[in-house]
Amino acid sequence: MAKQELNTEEKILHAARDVFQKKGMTGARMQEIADKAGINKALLHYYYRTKDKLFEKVFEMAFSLFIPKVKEMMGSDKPILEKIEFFVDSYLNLLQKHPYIPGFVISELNRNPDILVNLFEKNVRLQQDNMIESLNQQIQNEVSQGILKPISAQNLMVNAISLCLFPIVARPIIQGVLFDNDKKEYEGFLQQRKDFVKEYLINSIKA
Amino acid sequence: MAKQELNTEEKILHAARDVFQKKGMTGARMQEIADKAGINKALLHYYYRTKDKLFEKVFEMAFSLFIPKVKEMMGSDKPILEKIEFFVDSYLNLLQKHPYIPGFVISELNRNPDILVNLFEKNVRLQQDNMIESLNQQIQNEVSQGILKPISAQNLMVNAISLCLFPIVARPIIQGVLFDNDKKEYEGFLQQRKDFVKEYLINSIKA
DNA sequence: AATAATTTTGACCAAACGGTTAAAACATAT
DNA sequence: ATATGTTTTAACCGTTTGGTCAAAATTATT
Repeated sequence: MAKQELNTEEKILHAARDVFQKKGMTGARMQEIADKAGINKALLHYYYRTKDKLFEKVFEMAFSLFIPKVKEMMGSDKPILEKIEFFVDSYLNLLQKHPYIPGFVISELNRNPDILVNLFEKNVRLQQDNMIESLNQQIQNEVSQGILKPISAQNLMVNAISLCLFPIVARPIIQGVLFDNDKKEYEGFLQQRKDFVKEYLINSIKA
Repeated sequence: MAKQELNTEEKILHAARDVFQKKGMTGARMQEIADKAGINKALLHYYYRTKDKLFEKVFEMAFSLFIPKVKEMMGSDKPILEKIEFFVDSYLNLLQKHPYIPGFVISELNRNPDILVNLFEKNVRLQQDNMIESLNQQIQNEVSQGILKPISAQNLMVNAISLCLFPIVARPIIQGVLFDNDKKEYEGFLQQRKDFVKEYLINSIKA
């Protein structure tokens, strides 16, 4: 974890990410972020004027990390089944590296859905409409070719994302209820699920 | 919304539920709860000594609302495919009545997973171990009878719960990205998904 | 009607909070 | 060496926060 050669601005951002992700916007304390960054609290305000601005930055970083993969999947010209395979593989690997981000993003959006509005202009939208539409056309095309069972683009995407994300987001419940709070068992389950979800999704829509 | 004939204790609990679910434990303010309940702030501490105790009560109520259905499903002696049908139906209806609870529960567990530990003694556990084991036996039994495709009890349960809960929990993202923030379109999607998820789940494991 | 027990309130408190400010420390340019 | 601009700090401020307390209002008991 060599956080040595970071400049102050980056040290703050790292510390802020950690604290915000663990405690949420309302639970985080500027003092704790400053302590974790090893600096004076006033420096936080010197670089990022307010708590809200700092949070906004952290949230945007977290959110942006998980959107490109979705766009990447939809944008390619591979057949649907390959798109799914690619998406599940790369998404579950990304999740393994950053398991706390989806929960953080969902929690904060639940508290204040408006944070998305600004981000949309930068990250998604406009392109998105066409993408979903063209993805849907591709799907319906493969359906009529007898490659896929009938399904809408929205249902397929929500299925894929749900099966990937939910077991991570709901970790405490799943680990607690299904695996008697045994960390190793839960992690083994996740590992096993990598291949399972891929095959399950593909088999479920292959005609 | 006739909250007329409630006694003080219940009025507090209702107000606390609303505020905690919208703002979370750390974002909620005792003053706001008191205002919403139409009482003096000191009364909150008279009935529920601290903010933590009050929160604990609210969280337990929310959590308990979604566990019985799972136990009910696993406990019955119906064949798996009927269990799934029953579970998806009743779970999605329950969700439609209380759409904010799963997000609330998951958010708070993300912040502090330990709140579960105490609840386990009261709600789940002990029974649970046998239940999952016996559910798994039933599944493997039906698999060897050629009724179901091979699948573990854990994967099946996580699939079912993920497909039901995630679209609700991640509402802001899904409504925003997939439906251009159109509330009606999102709600229509959810409605359509009730039957879809049921059939999808069943078809995906039927041999 | 008087007394006791319970419920409700307004006023208050210490601690914690996000944020400010003036000065110190440091780096850079002349 | 000196002046100038940037980064960092300690001390401080007004507000908000969860929580307390003594007294008032209400209800129950005799």
